[in-house]
Amino acid sequence: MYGKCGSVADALAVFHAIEHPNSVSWTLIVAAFARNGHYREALGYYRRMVLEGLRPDGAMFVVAIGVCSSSKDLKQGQLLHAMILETRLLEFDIILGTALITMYARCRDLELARKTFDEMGKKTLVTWNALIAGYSRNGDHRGALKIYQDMVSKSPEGMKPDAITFSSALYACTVVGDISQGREIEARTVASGYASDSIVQNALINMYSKCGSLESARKVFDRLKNRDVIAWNTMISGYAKQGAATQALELFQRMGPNDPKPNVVTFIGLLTACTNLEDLEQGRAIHRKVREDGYESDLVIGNVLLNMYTKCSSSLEEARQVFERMRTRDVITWNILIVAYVQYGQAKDALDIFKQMQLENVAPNEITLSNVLSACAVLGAKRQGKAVHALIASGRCKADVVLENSLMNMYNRCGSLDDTVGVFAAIRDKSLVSWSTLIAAYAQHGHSRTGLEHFWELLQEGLAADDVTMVSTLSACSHGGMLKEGVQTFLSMVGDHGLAPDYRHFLCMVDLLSRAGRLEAAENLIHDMPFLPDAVAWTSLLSGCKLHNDTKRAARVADKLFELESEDEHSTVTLLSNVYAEAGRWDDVRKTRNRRAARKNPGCSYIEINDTVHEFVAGDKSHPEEELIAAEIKRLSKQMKDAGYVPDMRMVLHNVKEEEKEQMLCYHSEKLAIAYGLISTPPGTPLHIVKNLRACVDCHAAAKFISRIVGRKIVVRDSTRFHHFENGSCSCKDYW
DNA sequence: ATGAATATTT
Repeated sequence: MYGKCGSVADALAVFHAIEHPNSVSWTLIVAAFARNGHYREALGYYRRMVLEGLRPDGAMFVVAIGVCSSSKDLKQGQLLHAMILETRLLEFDIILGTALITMYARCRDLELARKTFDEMGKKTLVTWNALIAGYSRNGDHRGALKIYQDMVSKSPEGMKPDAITFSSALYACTVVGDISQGREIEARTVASGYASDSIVQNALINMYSKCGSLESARKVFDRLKNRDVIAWNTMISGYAKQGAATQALELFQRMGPNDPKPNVVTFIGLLTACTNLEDLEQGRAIHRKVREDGYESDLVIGNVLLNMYTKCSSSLEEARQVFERMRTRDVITWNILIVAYVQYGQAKDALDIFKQMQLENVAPNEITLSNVLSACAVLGAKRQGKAVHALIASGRCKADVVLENSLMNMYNRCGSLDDTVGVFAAIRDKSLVSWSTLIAAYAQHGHSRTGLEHFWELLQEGLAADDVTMVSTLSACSHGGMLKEGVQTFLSMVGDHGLAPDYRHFLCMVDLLSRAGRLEAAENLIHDMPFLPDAVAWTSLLSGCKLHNDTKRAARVADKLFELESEDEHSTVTLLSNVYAEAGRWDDVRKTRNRRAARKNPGCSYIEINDTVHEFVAGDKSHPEEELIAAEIKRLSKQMKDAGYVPDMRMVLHNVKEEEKEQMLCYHSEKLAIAYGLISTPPGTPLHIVKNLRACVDCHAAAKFISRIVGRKIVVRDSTRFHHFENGSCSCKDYW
């Protein structure tokens, strides 16, 4: 009684009061310890009995094996097994055999479980169930299904499955995705009288919805006489996740007073539905219900709410409120927030969140790190990226290919080809993304031929190219001016690789032809391709026209570009007014500037100093070290003018006085970032700057002068390429 | 002696 009521101390007192405990007394005290989780003590008393010369009987062995199951003590379990064989108990004790099977399965040794099963003479339904569950527990769901099939077809005993068998087998079907086997099992459950068993039928609903057949799931649901809350939840979250979110919300509306009360899991499903529908209003309504029912403090609810607000709202304000109100947070909480900031284009804030997460001692996982790495990539934050690399190398987070690809991407976008190649070389199972990143990295750093060679190498390794590989390879060809190879690669896409070119591939081809001076062909391709050209396509062609001095075509193309919205208005204005000016169309120059002045995205530049990314927006004087920056700019301007620099004021759009225009140029984000980098690092340190848009022409010219004056390398990554400034010149020619 | 479901991030 004491043992079963949870009072081990009382049980022990009684036990010790017994003068000559017999085998039943010993078994009861061992069971009392085991039942209450004291596995060491349980085995201790088992040993004491053996030491006192008493032989354990069948019941004692069952209890002792149970202890080994719970404490996952394989060694002790095997010892017991050997003793049982010695005592020849096994031949006639099915219960012992079954206990051993479960023990081996829980100790993750399926082979021994199977061996024990095979060596048993007689088997009961429970024995079969134990083996099926054992396979599923160890992740071998196909194996579990095989045993289920043997059981119903081949077992000499003619086993009839029960509810336990069915629910285990259905779960295995769910994981494997075997809907046809699931249907056979459904037929059998109905035929053998389990059509009203809630666990079995709920397992069926789950199986059907996870396997993608919501209609079949609904049929089972409708057939049920008594639907418990799990049936409702399974159906609702099935709808929510399988792209039928509207039906999830509709089903919820039909939960009446005679149905079970919705619980946490119900609300999780409903909020998932709102997230997938991007329905902020419904999401808020469910949020209110969650609060009324007192579930708001649940961790998972908090995470789902947070996720819903980041995906449905146009700002992060409500998400932030949910986050602040959460009492407990886990990795998932932080991941949702970090991903949100990266996707909202606030990579700097994402890194701050990551720092806060570390301060609060929440261990990041591979999802956290790959998102942090993409924030580092956006910002060119190599130091922090390297710190993440060190974290991965320390082995505290498992490194999968996805994470290693993120590392490659980070190093590449931070301008370090060597590190990118180094990470690639160390990847054990390289994926297509790894190869594509490698090809793109070589191309971006001026080794297009090497990039193309790696494309051939991956084909030789027997890998099948995909759309992303083709984009990398084609852009390598266009960057390297490899016209023939580019055209061949494009043709082989359809011919050899069976891939249909999408818009990105056509853009590469327009760029390839334009750079190579095949302007006629490029223009024809823009007209003939099965996609509507956007500003990017026309900009490629127009740059080609400028590069190859085709003024007439340039003017015609400019008129097309003039009509379109562009992501980077500032550089579009530069290009267009340049072209119009060369054609002497001064009215159009003015129109271009006036019409587009308002639509400009703010240009901003980043520089990482130590472990902090500093963000600079044109004209913004809010940096804490603003005065020092202004002084540095003043000092530099004077030295630059002495060296022959003339401010290029063509692109200053505002109607202001000349000297003010010059002031505005000085406060372009690139120059602010460079000035700050100069005053915050020791002389000679190379500077790495990232600009969100295309680098401004004047800043480009200024950077050349600065690199010579201060004797430093300056690397600027803008939206299209890397600029390496050194001793008065830049790696790129013909910059407009 | 066997099973115990439904839920969140990329």
